[in-house]
Amino acid sequence: MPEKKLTLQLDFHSGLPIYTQIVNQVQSQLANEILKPGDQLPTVRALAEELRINFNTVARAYRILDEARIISTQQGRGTFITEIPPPEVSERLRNESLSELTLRFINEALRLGFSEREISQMVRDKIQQESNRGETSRRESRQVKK
Amino acid sequence: MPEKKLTLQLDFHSGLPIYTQIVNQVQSQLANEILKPGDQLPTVRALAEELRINFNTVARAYRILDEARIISTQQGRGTFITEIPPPEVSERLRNESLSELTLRFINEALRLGFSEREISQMVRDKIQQESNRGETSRRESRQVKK
DNA sequence: ACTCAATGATACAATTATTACAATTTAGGA
DNA sequence: TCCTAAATTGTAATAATTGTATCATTGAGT
Repeated sequence: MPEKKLTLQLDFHSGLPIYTQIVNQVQSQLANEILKPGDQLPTVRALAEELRINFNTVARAYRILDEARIISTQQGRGTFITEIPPPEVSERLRNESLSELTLRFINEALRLGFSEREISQMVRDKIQQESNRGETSRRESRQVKK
Repeated sequence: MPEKKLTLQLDFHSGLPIYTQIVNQVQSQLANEILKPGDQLPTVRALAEELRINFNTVARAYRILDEARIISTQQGRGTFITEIPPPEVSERLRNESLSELTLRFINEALRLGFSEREISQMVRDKIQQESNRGETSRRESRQVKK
């Protein structure tokens, strides 16, 4: 089983360190279930080549995620999303305030050059779509089963 | 890929600040397609040595150009002429990007247990705050006059 | 003399580069 | 099957390069 693609969007202009961006986006994709427990991430060298950065920078991000028990780095094997995310991780994710989450989102969108009007409109659109989907069939599908 | 030569002609007696001259000439060379998107500029220290000036002065010029989105300065990596993708591709990528970003944000917020109404309201609030902040305290590059 | 923009000096943070190394997997051959 | 060598993976250490932040100095205009 090969590694996930792990499409990351780096913004070299954001002022946020690259390793921080990697950390944040892996966390985000885990929270959004784009990444799931057990998934294998790209090797430090592969991801580095993909992102055109030095593999030490990837290793740094992986090390931070590893210390946070979000991923498990195994020398000679690879890196994997932790099978059972420790309580404090999901707890932290849940306790992350909506305010902070929203600020991060808006700032990132602004950073990418979108206007406040565009952002507002897109949020309206997506919430509308989400709302419609919820009414029809997806109401209970958000909870993780098993 | 080494940096561009970037031959600049400074006039120390013109009364025009050095950093302004650098800003203007980079803009000019970009307009004349001597510089092209993606080109790497000399490092602040290399250009400073070449021009026999302090590297802070180059850094200041680069900062102004960076704020004007003309170049992208990246700590530890270098400075580059901003990439501007072809318009027809650009618009699609922009929309996909914002769409993806917004979807992630909304999904994460929903997952944390917030309602669509709360999310909408928070986005409105934060964009309003951001808008106010921009009007008051954002310093603009006064030296880039036309 | 005062003021303030321009410039200089210094310390700092992020990234890259290079190299070496240990653990693990993989591939082949005996 | 078992063993070994090579390849792959993450780890680590160090130095060098790059832009950033902050404060000090300078100098021309008033």
